[in-house]
Amino acid sequence: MSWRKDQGRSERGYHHGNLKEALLQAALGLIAEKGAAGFTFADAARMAGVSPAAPYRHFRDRDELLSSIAQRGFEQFEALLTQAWDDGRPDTVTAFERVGKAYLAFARNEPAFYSAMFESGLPVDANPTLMAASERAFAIIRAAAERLAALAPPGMPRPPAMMMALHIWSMSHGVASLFGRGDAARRKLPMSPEELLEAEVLIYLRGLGFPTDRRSPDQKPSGPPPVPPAGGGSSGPWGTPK
Amino acid sequence: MSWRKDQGRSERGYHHGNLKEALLQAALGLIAEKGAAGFTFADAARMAGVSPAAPYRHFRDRDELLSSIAQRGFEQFEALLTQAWDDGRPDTVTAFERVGKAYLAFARNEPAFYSAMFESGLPVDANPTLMAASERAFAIIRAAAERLAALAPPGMPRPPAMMMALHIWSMSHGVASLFGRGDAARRKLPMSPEELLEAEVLIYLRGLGFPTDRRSPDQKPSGPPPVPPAGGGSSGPWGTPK
DNA sequence: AGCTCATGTGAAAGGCTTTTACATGAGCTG
DNA sequence: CAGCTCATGTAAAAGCCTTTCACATGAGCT
Repeated sequence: MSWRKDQGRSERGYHHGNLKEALLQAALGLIAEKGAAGFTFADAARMAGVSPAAPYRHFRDRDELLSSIAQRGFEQFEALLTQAWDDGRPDTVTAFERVGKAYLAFARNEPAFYSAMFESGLPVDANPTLMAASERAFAIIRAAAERLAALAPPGMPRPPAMMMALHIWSMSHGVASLFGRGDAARRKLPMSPEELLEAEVLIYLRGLGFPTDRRSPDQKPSGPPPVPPAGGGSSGPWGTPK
Repeated sequence: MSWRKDQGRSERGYHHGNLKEALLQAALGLIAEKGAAGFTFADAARMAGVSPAAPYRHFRDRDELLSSIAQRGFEQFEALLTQAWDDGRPDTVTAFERVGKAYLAFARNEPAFYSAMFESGLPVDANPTLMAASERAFAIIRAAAERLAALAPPGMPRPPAMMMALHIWSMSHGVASLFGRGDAARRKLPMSPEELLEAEVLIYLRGLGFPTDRRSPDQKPSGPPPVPPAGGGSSGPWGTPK
């Protein structure tokens, strides 16, 4: 370790040396464990080994700590989505689906961030910095939708990319919120959240006239709007029909 | 008024007479105003004009009050959805869309209930009564999906009703959570949440092969899977394309 | 009238948040 | 290296919340 005083717990002098970061980490753990509401400023201080007043040297109040976490969360979220999108490689639809999975993965793997970002009741739109971070994350989805919209079959009215992005966002968010978390509020599902979302998105894209039976190369189809063959192949958005 | 002691505020003897209800109402107001997290047991007591200890005669603790509200919320939610569904009248698709709108309306008009139900961090699945109420509400969506699935065009693999229900639920929930609340965490939208959701559902249904250009009578279409005319009429899921 | 039990009250213990005055010591200055 | 200064911690205290406990009231029944 490179830090002078091991942040963990060891003896430290009067000054912590890395308190701000230690508090963020502690809060992250506490939120993951007990929810954004259950998290306590005092607890974080205790965990970092400082007095209850110390955190006020680094955060105006409890809410500002929460905002910092949400901020960092949006940044990591953006990074994750960017990576998942991978500029649409190897093909737009595949990459698009990967973004959806990444959304779910984030909700599941980073419950503390997710809580702070979406469930803490923070007035996101009241904090410009936060708002901006949130919008940068959404911009990834937006960009992906843009690319997808450009592939829309020519025979049909072109869907507005912004609308598509909002639709995809709401699907992902809905699935993540309702079914994608650790244990709280979980309902029993006949399929995994990932499968559920994938099917949902595929059906939606098909509704827009996209060919979704199997990954297709990124070139505009020339024929009329593709509709799945009436014969009912097993390649649809859901498993083998019962 | 039929109550002996006006619940409102007037002089009351040692006993309140209707404290449990008064507390629920007070809590509802407080939650609507300051969020589920900001709501305080003591505040509710104060608002009802009793000592801070009085509520404990009616609720084991703060969480039980919250659960009661969530419970009641699910019941009202179920009633609202039932009414919106209206057993599929006048036609399945119209009624289905009405259910989606009802979902959004509930989120907007009953923020306190919505908060308690979905954002309070309550372990819904830990409380059988709550869980049951939640499932009864979902059952409405499930039933509607069932009816819709039965109308699926014969030429295509029939979508599992449960899956459809989960999809619709997640769309509604996603839109409501992200865009449908009073002011917190609101993003700017190019359209109303209602329009957004309606378009989303229509596109989704079209992806399943349903005729959605305009309301159609509830009879299985006889021809091949209907696809919107390539001519791009103005009757699609989104307004006039730019 | 008298009893009894549900429903309220007051007080107190224990936490959390936030502020304020004061303590430390890390890092710069000369 | 001595000294200064300012960021970073601490202790203490005020104020609010939650929860519990012993005790008070009075509504409803006998």
